[in-house]
Amino acid sequence: MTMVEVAAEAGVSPATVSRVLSGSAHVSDTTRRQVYSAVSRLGYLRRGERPGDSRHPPIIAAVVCEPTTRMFNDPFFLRFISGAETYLAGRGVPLPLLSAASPVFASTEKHLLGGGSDGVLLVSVHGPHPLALTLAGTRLPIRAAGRPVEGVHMPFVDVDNRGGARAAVELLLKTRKKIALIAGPSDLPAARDRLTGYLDALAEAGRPPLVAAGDFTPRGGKNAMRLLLDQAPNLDAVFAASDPMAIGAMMALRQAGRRIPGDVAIIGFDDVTAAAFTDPPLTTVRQPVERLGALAAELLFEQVVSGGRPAEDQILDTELVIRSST
Amino acid sequence: MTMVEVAAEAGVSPATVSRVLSGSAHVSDTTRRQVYSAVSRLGYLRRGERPGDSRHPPIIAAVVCEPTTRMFNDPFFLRFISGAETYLAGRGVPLPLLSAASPVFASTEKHLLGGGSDGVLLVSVHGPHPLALTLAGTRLPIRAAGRPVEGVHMPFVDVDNRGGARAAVELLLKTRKKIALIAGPSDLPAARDRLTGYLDALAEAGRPPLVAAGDFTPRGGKNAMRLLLDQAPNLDAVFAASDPMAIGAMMALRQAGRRIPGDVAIIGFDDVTAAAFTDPPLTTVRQPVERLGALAAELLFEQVVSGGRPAEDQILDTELVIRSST
DNA sequence: CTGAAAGCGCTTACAG
DNA sequence: CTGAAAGCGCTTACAG
Repeated sequence: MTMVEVAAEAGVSPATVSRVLSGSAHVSDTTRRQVYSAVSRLGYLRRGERPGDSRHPPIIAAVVCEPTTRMFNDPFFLRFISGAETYLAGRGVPLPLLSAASPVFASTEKHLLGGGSDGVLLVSVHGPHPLALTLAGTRLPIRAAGRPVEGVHMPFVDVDNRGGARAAVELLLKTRKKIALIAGPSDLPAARDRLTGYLDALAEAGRPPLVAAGDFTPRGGKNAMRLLLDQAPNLDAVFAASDPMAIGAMMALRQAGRRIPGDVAIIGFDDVTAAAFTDPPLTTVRQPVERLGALAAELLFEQVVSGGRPAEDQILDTELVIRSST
Repeated sequence: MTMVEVAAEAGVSPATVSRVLSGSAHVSDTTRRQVYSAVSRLGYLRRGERPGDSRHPPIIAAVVCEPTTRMFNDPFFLRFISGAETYLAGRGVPLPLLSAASPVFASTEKHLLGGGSDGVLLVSVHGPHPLALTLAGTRLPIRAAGRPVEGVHMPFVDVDNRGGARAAVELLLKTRKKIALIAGPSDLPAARDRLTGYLDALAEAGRPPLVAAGDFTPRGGKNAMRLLLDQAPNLDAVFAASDPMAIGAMMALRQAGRRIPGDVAIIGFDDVTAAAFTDPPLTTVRQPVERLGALAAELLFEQVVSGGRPAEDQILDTELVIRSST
């Protein structure tokens, strides 16, 4: 694929294509549009802009589909990126971090499509994000952190959210009668998997489910817990699909005069730093997020340097961390 | 500067230089070392790898000289980067974020020196960071966030830490007798400037200084406050060189039975989110960090596209936010 | 493993 | 503003 072909497709001379793409001289609006249209139809990139083109080592970009603000406030990103960064650093590969949130979306997309990186680690695909859809239709190697939402198809790595939730609920089933769930946002695959794990365990034990909706925040967990106590005052255990929600739920339980774990046992999910410092310390499901980041980086890196097909999706096990809230 | 010159310098053929730099064929160890040595002596980059070389728009990288962990936990970075990102997004320029902390230092440096970006926004130059020194000796346009430590010379933008501190202390001088300072780490230019501003104001009013050392954390502020109360039980005002230290100091004051602002008035620095929610709400010095980020991005961008000399250093004013702790 | 030479892809003075 | 053609910088069969 050369400029000559693009010129033919656009019906202009190679010189004109060169001028448009390098911005070295004025070209009329009409002609410029013809050239850009031919370029995007053919997917043409200039020599030196082609991914993997004479770039040793390659560049792998981490793209976060979240406003920068949120990205900085969620420990998942930090841990995932650290893991990936550390793996890649050992191979001399830098990991530039790019946001694909609304104000910078266009420039990030153009940068990636213009050959700015040889592979993309896609973090946090909430909903069918337009960038995820664009990249999925490209030859650029890509790996998602966490199973993408339905309708978006790309290789991913994930933790076993379903199995982790199931193990947590099975622990509660050993000593408790009525076990409620505080669920996460239903548009997040991770939240849905944790719900499924809860339902799995209850179904196998022949118990009826009892679910309230949360939003992964402490406030949401607190409200959900109040609702559950109204609905089923006799409940004696709660599984919260995230630690922040568990922390909110503990506040609601305390305000309602229930002792933890005497009256109500509670388990969270994530093992955030704060989970070890709640009163009582929170039993929770730990995700190996750094290992997940390193694994994603490894699979993507192998694909980039080999130029081959992506490896299979991989799922890492979670670990139940038993503290004093159960 | 072409491959022919590099070949002459290295005493090999242009073909061999090409093979080394593209990694397209095996070259003997001796020869390869000769080539690399000539390349670095001449500062040679291949066509397409040269910064600003036919890259429309250019790439500007934000480089943070901190472990990723700390970078994610300091609101200054977030606000600075958001400001820069928003400015650049309007011009179609992406802002990849790179860490220059220890595990990834080498790969980031190589990436930048190898033409990975056309300009660098250097955030948080604590001490004479090796990357800052390397980049300062390069033709790559660069702009530091905050005045660099002594011994590192590069264009920067900063807020008027000295003037902000001075204004805060002058407010206290209107109604208070004995005003103490809880200082920040003395290796940080910002902390030193705030100390200077405090000393300026006291000297002009003919009052003796009273200083305890802190480390910008709440714990450090608390310890410093206790020390100050021991040393000078009659103090009636404190200026803390950061809000987190002010928050720690407020805890110490409360534990010592002092009312705020009745017995002791207190002012912080930064206007972090929490400052509006302390009891009583904290008077503090607000830094225009987003504007600072946008300004740094603007100055750097102009330099990159013009190819000229860097613009003058710029200092933005701070703003005293008066709440109920004074 | 290396060089001389042909060639490829892109850029750019030149002409209109 | 655009094309034909010369030329530049790099790469790569080919020969040894």
